[in-house]
Amino acid sequence: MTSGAANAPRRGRPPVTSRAEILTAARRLIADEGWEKLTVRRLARVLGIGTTTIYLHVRDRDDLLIQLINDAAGRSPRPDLPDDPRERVIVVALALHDALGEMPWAADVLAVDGEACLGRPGEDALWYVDEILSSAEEAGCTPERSGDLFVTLWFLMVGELLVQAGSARRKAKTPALDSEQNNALLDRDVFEVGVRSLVQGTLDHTD
Amino acid sequence: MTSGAANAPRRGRPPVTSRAEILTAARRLIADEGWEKLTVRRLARVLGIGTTTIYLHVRDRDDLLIQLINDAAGRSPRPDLPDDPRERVIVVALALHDALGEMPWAADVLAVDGEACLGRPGEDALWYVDEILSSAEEAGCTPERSGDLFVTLWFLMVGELLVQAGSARRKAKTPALDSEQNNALLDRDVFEVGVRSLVQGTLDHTD
DNA sequence: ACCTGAACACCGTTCAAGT
DNA sequence: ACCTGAACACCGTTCAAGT
Repeated sequence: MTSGAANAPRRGRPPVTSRAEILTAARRLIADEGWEKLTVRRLARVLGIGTTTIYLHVRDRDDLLIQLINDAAGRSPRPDLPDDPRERVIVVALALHDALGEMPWAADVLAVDGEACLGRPGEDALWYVDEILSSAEEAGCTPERSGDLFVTLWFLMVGELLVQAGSARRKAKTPALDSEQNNALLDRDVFEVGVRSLVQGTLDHTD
Repeated sequence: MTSGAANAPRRGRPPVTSRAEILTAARRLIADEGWEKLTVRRLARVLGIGTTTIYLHVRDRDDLLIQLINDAAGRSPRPDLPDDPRERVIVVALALHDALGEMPWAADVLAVDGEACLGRPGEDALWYVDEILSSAEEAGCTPERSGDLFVTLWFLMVGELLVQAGSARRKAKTPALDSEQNNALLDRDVFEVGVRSLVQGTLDHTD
């Protein structure tokens, strides 16, 4: 068992780690020490492997972050979808926000490579995009207007996540400035208010 | 003239640079080589001074970026304001976007320290905030709703700027992928559509 | 009174060499 | 077949020393 494989005839040194182990360790590292501590070197140190071994499983640092986000989007549960298409747009937008909100640093990566995370077929997170677009059309949008709505919702979400990440970072530096968690809740509420206004303003539009 | 001052009796070595020179050099550096090349060390090298001299005029790197943004907001011309308060909200939001859009990397800083750039009295950019809030109230919003609208507009703008910065960076890496400038125009248009929908959805709301 | 080099504690990434 | 140390080319920031 230690050196012979039962099924596939493997040769040479066995791998010392795997993509899954790297992603898990990265999640731990972020949870334990904060997002800014996630560096390739630190991650390797935490895993007890050589720095350069990371590069056997990940193209570069950005690739690591993209895989992490995709992982989170796939892991996040799909919400129950209401029948009303208008409400469906809102529910899906909030679900996407929640899925990515656990990693507020995601905004940086999403901005750089939004398509890499959501736009490509075969990715875990694609259903969010499809559902928003098709629901908006079912609610009476032209395809073009649906696209505009999606992009605007996307901007709104990226902005909210970025600001959230910023205030979290600031709070980490200057502790005990205000209350603790209710700020995140407030942000979530303002986001929902914004999403609702935007959907209303888009769908009630007549020209 | 070279060593004696006419007015205030100065002593010791004359300053080798100034805050204004540093900001100008930083703008040049960004224009010439791109935002990611703006480092404290490079900036000093460009100015032909010691790296550490920068720190006599700027608290740290973030402070440099904040000063740069404030500078840009102050330098940007104020638009003509229409009488209709609803349209005024839109015009000011677009003006703020344009003022910051010349430095799309601003989003990162704005998220970290939005208050430092806009929220504090005495800053050049404060009028944007005041004008949006008071116009929204004049258009019939409660103060609370005006605040929500402003925050949502802020998210929308930060998100749009961040995505714009990301696609600009990506285009710099992979040149000649599509057309050149019309993408920015398209983004501007989508932003305006979003702003209009948001304002409409907020102001037409009745509850 | 003002400026600076050297140093500290880090980064991401590559590549020849080791097991 | 898989892993790695050393090296390269950088960062931001501090502080004792220089002019």
